Amino acid sequence: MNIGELSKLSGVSSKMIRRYEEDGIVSKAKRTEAGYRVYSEQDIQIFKFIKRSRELGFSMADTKQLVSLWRNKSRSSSKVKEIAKKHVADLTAKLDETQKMIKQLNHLVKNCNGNSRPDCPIIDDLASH
Amino acid sequence: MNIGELSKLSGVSSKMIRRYEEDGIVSKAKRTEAGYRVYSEQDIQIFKFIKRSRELGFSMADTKQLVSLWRNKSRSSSKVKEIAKKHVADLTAKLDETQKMIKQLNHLVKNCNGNSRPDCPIIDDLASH
DNA sequence: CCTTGACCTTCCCACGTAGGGAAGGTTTAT
DNA sequence: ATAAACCTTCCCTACGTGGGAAGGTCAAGG
Repeated sequence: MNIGELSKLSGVSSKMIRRYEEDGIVSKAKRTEAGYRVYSEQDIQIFKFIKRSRELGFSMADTKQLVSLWRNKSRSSSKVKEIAKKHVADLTAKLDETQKMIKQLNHLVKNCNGNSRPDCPIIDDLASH
Repeated sequence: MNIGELSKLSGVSSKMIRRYEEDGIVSKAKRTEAGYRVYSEQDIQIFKFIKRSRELGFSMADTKQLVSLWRNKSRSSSKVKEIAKKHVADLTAKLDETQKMIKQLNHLVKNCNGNSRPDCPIIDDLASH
């Protein structure tokens, strides 16, 4: 199967399939004599795995490690758990910051008339902090 | 005042002060004969404004508009409110996504023993989705 | 006067993730 | 034979920020 079909079947764009190969997240694909990448059914699973990992917000680097751990049948689950826990912590920190921003902005928006006059607590906040 | 002092007083790095100028968020600074940028007390307020806008997560483009609205004494507050509301909506969408990711990951982490054996629901989830 | 060190300038490069598109080669179907 | 659909590599774009090189300028002290 060519890269286009793999892309359709895995849900990963051809661009990113090439990128993952370049970054060493997956091993280099075999090529036809003309240089076309050739894939097997197995590769669909690999790229679906990667897609799911990215959907859960894991970085490229984390994803690379997770793929490697997945392929290593004698892996320990502790390493996987460690990566996931660290990621949850990162996400939670980002969540808290976003929540703070939303809270502050909502307060400002609520107190802004949104009319044609220039008085605006949003601008005032930005100017006075 | 030179760019270094402005940076200290406003909390914006010299790099970014130049960047904001380049992007037209602030007007071009006057220069000494040697080409050094020269700033006044007023500029401290401008860059503090920008800093606060960025802290609240406004994009460069939004920040550019907000600075412009701030400087325009006959602005209407409705435009400002519109920008802020859009931004809150964007942040909220991101928040929801992050929350979903955390929820799913927490579930997986909880069910992972994290021992030296290879069975790991985190990996299983990635592989089966 | 000269050196030193701290400052400034512009320029290019990196990160991370993804896409756009150009220029060119291959395959398949009509 | 030719067109369409595919593939290849390469570079550029975005977002925001920082690193660092190469070189000019300024102020202090011997």
